[in-house]
Amino acid sequence: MTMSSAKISAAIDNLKSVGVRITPQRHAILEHLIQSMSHPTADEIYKALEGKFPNMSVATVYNNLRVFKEAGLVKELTYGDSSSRFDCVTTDHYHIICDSCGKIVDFHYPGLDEVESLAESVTGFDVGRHRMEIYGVCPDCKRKH
Amino acid sequence: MTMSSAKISAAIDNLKSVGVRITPQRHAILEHLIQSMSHPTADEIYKALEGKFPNMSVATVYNNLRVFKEAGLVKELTYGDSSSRFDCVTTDHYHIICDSCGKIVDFHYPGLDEVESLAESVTGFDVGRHRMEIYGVCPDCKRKH
DNA sequence: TCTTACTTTATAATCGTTATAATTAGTCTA
DNA sequence: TAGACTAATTATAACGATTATAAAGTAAGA
Repeated sequence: MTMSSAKISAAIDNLKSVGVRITPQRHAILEHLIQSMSHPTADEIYKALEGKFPNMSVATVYNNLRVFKEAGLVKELTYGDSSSRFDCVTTDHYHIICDSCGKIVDFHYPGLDEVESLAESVTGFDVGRHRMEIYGVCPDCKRKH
Repeated sequence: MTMSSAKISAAIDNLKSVGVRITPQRHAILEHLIQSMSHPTADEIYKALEGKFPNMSVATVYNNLRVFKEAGLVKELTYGDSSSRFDCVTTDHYHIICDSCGKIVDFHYPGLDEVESLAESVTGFDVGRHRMEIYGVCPDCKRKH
């Protein structure tokens, strides 16, 4: 059993356990998210699967990404650009994004708990979470310029 | 001379120095951004000024926000929700956002330089900048619930 | 099998933002 | 001040991502 098929089974069990029906479309979207190792947009997923599901509606992709999000399997990444990207939740990590080509690379760093607790004491908020992205130029683009 | 009128003059001088013409609309948008002390959307600015400029086009707001951004006077904040917000650049700071009412509060914290340099060495990127937002529930909303 | 709720599909609607073209206004020079 | 050039504004249409709607299909339980 491969690494990603184990992840897929685990995700499917997770969904089943909260009463989500596993349709062929859902399976395929999940599989694509896990195997692609990238952070695709809804439209990229839609296009990647149109060979297998010529009749699938783009709404199905959006609907199911929402279902996966609600189940905690997927995170929606919203950067400045036009469309959201979707990331399978594995372990917590940040992202570093190339200003030149848009590539997104995972970046592991211990959670910034001190920042959260300071923010809490300074602002009086109950802090729940934070997000951080780092921007720069990736090695490939550095080489090209 | 008030605090904000000094800021407005400084911003206008800045714009003039790079050859940007100061029109009444530009003055008003800038003034609103500086005086409102909030982080308005383009549409909020448009609505706030329609009393003074009944014929102003929404495109004018967008155009000028882009001009201000290019001059380094304004930052565009893109969160998950539908529309961008715009923030006058003063000193560097982060934002803390209420999950319940959407309020955005400035939060000063020393720049996370260590994170940037670690990211640089781990990923091979040339790091230029980062963004961080903290999410939680603001004191007002805590009281209400 | 019947029923019920869920899912997918096709399509239209929505909404923030951008592009276009025409008009207006500022600025420079003669 | 007139004339000419350029930039800015306006009105409007276009665009693209996402969401809503309604109809048709599908799974699962009684």
